[in-house]
Amino acid sequence: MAVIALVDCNNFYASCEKLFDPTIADRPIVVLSNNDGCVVARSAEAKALGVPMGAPWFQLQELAKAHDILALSSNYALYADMSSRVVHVLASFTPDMEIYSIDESFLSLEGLVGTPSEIGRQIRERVARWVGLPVCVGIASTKTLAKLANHAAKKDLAGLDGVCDFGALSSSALDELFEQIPVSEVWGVGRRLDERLAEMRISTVRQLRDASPAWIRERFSVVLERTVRELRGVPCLDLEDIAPAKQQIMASRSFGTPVFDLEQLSQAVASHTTRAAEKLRAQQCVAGAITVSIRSNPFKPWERQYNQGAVVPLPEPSADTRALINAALWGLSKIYRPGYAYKKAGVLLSGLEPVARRQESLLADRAREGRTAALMLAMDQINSRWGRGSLRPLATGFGGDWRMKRERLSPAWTTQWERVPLVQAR
DNA sequence: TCTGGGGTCCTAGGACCC
DNA sequence: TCTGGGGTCCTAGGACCC
Repeated sequence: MAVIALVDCNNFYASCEKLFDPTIADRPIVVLSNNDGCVVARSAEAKALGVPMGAPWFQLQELAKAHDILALSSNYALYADMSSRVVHVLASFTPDMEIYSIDESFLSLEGLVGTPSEIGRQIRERVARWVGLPVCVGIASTKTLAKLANHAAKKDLAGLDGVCDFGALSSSALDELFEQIPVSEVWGVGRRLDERLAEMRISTVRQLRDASPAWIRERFSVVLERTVRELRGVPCLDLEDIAPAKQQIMASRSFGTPVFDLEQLSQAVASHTTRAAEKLRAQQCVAGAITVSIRSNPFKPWERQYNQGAVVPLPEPSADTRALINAALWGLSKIYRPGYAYKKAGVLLSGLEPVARRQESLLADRAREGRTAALMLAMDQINSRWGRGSLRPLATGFGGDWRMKRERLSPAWTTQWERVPLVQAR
């Protein structure tokens, strides 16, 4: 039987911020989304104060003032770096792992020395010692159960001290535990499914696990059926140790302040296209089409609303930032309407295929393609060495209201030499 | 004043083909 | 007067995840 561990960092973004600033160790802190919009992470203290996940920060001013809550802009350079450090530590246990998100990884514990619980405790200790971040470990025979075990460990539902191995519990103990956990905690059950399940008197994990898979498939979907089977210990989801190439690549942002004119929208779209094209080349692919979209602010329904996108097929699949920008700006000119307060723009690359397997056009100009590839490579290398955006297309412009607000940003402690903390020993 | 961004999978329905 | 069935591909929309 498979033994799968899910390792999940506790309050990841908030923990990263606290790690480098001891003065806020015990303070309630929250990390905000782009443009300092809503709460995307909360420290334990902030959770205890009842700060809800996803709440707009401006609605929390009174609570924040009353309890001295510190809000920080999200510092993705820091989180990405800390994430890769955690992954390195986990890889010291086994190469058989799936990096599921910035703060979660699945590990196969099969064949490792020690009981699963012991290994779980070692993982916790090693990450704490080598990186400084707290993690919880959930262990079970399927991914869905491992996620649930992790939840149990986090909530400390059985005096577990951060590690929960379902395999070490008796079936009656598991039954009891599953009766306590609401079905909405199950991986794959979101708000809508939770509502529909409630109508059918399924509100606990135990009730979902004990429902008939065939009946669930009939009433819901094959997806939820798999969830039920996984809850019963039948693996339906594989550990994906090799990350599959993305099928689409998106780059979009809300604006710092509303934008009205085509010029600024064009800069934003060119900028997002540049970023998307970098990601495209990083996975060695070309795109067949680019979708450009713009929209006004749906949170202001009293203002005139506009939300439009355009798919622009490329004459031939490409990863050339210049060709992609041309296509995107052409699409933008087709959908742009004056008179609206635009709040967001984005691009989506689709029809991706590996460069190596690309359909050669009969009209292909090999020499020109070679020069393009060399130019893109040089640009990517310069930006990798000197920082994103050091060399970029003129179309992305300078400054502009559309750029995002990050007024509460912590320093890049680990990714800029001048910000690396100094430690003195005596 | 102020409400994130980037993905996946599945299903239904239409176009088209033989 | 009578007008099939099965398959593929594509797209849009809905659900989910972190």
